[in-house]
Amino acid sequence: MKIGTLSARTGVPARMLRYYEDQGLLAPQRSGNGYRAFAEDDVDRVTMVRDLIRSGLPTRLIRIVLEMENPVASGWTERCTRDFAEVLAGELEALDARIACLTRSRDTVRDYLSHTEHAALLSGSAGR
Amino acid sequence: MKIGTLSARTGVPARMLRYYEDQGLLAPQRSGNGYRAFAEDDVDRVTMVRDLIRSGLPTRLIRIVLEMENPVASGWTERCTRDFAEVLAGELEALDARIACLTRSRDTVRDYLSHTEHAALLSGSAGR
DNA sequence: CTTGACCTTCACACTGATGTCAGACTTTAC
DNA sequence: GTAAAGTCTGACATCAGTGTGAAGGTCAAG
Repeated sequence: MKIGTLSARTGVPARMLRYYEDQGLLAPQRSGNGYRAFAEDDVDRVTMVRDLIRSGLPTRLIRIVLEMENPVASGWTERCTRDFAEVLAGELEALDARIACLTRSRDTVRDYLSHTEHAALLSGSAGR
Repeated sequence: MKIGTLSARTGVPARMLRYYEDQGLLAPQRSGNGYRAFAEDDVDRVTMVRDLIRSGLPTRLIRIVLEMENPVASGWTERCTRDFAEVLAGELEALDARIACLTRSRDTVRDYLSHTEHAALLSGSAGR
């Protein structure tokens, strides 16, 4: 699919899709005319990237996470140096901290909202 | 406590503590000499703010979340307009998306790490 | 064949979170 | 009392993520 279609389907501006490619988060084919040709899977990939960026992960890290999703294909697992593993472990702790903090904030917002007269706006995500 | 102490205890640079104050996330007293005098509670508050910022929440939103933590004191609950409640509900969904996405990424990293020879680096946060 | 919609690359501007430095004042230590 | 360390304000720089627009190529509809 072309960039406009992917943009429409994900809500992510075409500008950003090019940026993601530039950062090595997407690697669309190119059709003869030079247009980017995205795969169906890129829809999910793009929304994931967008959410991760919104969550404060730098593209540098997102690239790593994406590559880790099929470690075999990218020839990982083998050469994972001690240093790199330590970096990862550090990032892992940071991730946990963020998740905890975001969860707490979400609960705060939800609790607040549920105490107002607009509690009806609470959609799903009810109980955790 | 003075800014240097708070900085040391939270790991947040003094520069950022001043920035937080500027953004209305902290409101330290001032002692006679003009120095900021932070309260003990600010230690937790600051680490929370730092984590939320790292999680991509703009200070504008963090201010709201903080105020929501004691809605009565800030005289909320009463005048929570429909429009504002809708904004909140939207942010709530965005929060859920981020939490889901971060959780998934954390699991990816952890699974990966646990398959390497450096699995020992995995500290707590084990099961969930 | 022309028009309009969509694509390409490139560049500049903006914003929010940070780092850093300068100049002035306060406090602490010797 | 003097020197060092800490604090104040304020300005400027940087970096990542985004928005926006220019100049030109591609393609489908009329």
